[in-house]
Amino acid sequence: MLTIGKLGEAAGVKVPTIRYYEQIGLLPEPDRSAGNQRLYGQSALDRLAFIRHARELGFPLDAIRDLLSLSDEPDQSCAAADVIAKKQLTTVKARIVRLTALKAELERMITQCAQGTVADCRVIEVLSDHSHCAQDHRTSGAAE
Amino acid sequence: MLTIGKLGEAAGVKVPTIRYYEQIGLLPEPDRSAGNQRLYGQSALDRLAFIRHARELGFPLDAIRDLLSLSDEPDQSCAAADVIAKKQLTTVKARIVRLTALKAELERMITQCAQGTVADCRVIEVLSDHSHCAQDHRTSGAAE
DNA sequence: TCTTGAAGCTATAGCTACTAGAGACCTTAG
DNA sequence: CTAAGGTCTCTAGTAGCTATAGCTTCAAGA
Ligand SMILES: [Zn+2]
Ligand SMILES: [Zn+2]
Ligand SMILES: [Zn+2]
Ligand SMILES: [Zn+2]
Repeated sequence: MLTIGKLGEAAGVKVPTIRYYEQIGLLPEPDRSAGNQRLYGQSALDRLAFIRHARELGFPLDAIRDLLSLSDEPDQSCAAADVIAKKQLTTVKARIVRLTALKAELERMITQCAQGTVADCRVIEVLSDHSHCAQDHRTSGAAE
Repeated sequence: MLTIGKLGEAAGVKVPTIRYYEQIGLLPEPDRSAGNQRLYGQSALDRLAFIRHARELGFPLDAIRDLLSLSDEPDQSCAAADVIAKKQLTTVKARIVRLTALKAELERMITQCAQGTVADCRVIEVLSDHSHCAQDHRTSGAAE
């Protein structure tokens, strides 16, 4: 049996985060010691490692919640899981597209600046007016 | 003089967002009409457009605050503004690198899935264990 | 056995950048 | 003059944690 500190160490998750996951129902309430401290077994470690890895891959907690309940029913079709993963891939791709456009604009404004006064600064100038931009980088749905 | 609604329309910013910017001191408190409604002039519109454009380029509000106060002193050197822009570029580049790694892993797990049951689902399997991943996509500082 | 320090407990507040609602008030067109 | 729509303040909620305060429990050394 693991204390919360050991569990966090084993899974690479901070202790307050574990308590937070429990609070929002992502981890089940564990047994407690006589002194009211949480005690975890292997299944909690597996579940937490799953959550952590999915978070590292950018899945939101809601999606992880769905993936976890799917993985609790091994005989079901995995179509739903694949849909979630594909949706996440779409999100990631959209972000890359957007960030790549931002990168280009930032590079442009930085290289164009002649390092003079603020009055002549290309960075300030471009920020003041989008028509100085080469691309249309404006937001379209996906959170930055 | 513009009401808050007209200002928002002109700058492409929602009304509650304008009030929020005022609340956190990013926009100055405007004059009010006899009936206590906010009234804005051209300078508020310029400032708000600047903020909006910088947000679209991913700058955090703190950085925008600094950029705004720099742009209020046109005779100063623009070095500080360029530093902020370069820092933002670094952030954007780091995010692209990370998201590109995530994209590769997501694509891998999706294409490897044979569309069977959850027990055999490659998506679930990979999420359960990072050693199935080809790359080290783990977080290293920058917020996803 | 006593003690001390680390680790655990709950509860609350804070972070970013907004967004949504409630309930009241102002403005303006017809 | 009325009705509709814009605006007012205030509060709370979103995601995913992180930090603090003030307390209790546990494990190891003297
Ligand atoms: Zn410059
Ligand atoms: Zn632009
Ligand atoms: Zn599958
Ligand atoms: Zn991995």
